[in-house]
Amino acid sequence: MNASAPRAPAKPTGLDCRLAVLGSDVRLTPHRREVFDVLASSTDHPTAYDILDRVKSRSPHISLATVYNCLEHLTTAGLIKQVQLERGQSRYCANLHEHVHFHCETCGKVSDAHPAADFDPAKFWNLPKGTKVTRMDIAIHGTCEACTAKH
Amino acid sequence: MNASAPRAPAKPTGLDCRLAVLGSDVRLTPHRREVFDVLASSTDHPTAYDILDRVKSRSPHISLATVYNCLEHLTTAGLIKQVQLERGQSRYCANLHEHVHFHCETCGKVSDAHPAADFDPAKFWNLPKGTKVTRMDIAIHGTCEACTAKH
DNA sequence: TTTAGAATTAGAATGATTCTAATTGCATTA
DNA sequence: TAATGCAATTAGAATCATTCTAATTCTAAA
Ligand SMILES: [Mn+2]
Ligand SMILES: [Mn+2]
Ligand SMILES: [Zn+2]
Ligand SMILES: [Zn+2]
Repeated sequence: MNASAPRAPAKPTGLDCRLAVLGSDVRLTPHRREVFDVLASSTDHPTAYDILDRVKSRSPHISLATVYNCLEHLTTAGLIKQVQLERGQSRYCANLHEHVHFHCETCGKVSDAHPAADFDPAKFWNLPKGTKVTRMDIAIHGTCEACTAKH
Repeated sequence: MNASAPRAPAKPTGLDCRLAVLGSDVRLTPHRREVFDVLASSTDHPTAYDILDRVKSRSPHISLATVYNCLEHLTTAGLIKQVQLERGQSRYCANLHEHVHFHCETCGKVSDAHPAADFDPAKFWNLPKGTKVTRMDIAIHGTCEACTAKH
């Protein structure tokens, strides 16, 4: 590469600016880190607006556009997951273990449920030979323990 | 019930105006029947716009509002299912057998896949004791047979 | 310190769906 | 059959979540 060629896109060096895990290639700016931290310390699958509210306690001037922007970058990098349970707002999840979502139709809460160790889901459906599976989205709807107890 | 009390909601009588199956309580107007018939003869999980296009060949003056309206009534009555695979447009399905959806990320096609006879999904996830399951939405994403064959 | 690219922002635009208000259709009652 | 009243249908407006735009600010390499 000669001197007049356009400079390669800036690649920040500090290790603390990346999540080495996952070999992801997002630059972890303060906002992205805050959005990630909010999500990583939540188990309730917040929406973009929920996340905006929570991040605002640390960064009062962050905008909704930035929250969406951060969520998109983090999702693309594989650091978080976008979860679509119903029409309307997406929810987000920082749990990268294989899991499914339980949605209580009474109180609206969403929680993670993990599969039994021997679970191999693909073998249960008669997919045409030659089909390749890259991902499964499993949502279980019903009534949670607490709501069931309250009758 | 005395004469001055408001009349009970009109309940059409003709058997041909209902789908006796499912004990459903929708009045099957011509539009609703057409929307239902379009869906019942489709296996591709059309969107509301797709359905509008297809119904228009028989009823050129039907409106998008009516299509949405019909879809909502048919869904509420349990005659069809709304399917939410990604953000954006909902899709609809008239297959009432228990099944999951396979979505090809290459060509975008959506197809039904049926579970093996002995499949009891709830037992595979560690749901808290007391949880009640009413419904499961399972979407499998990947590459279909045809797209896999084309490399 | 300079500077180019990336991040951030407010607000506009978009797309899918739902709502509104007016009109039309239709089944029951008179 | 005619009158009545609710339900269905409609066009277009409104809403909601998200994405886009264009301007500004930040950051890291040189
Ligand atoms: Mn989760
Ligand atoms: Mn289906
Ligand atoms: Zn609950
Ligand atoms: Zn395909």
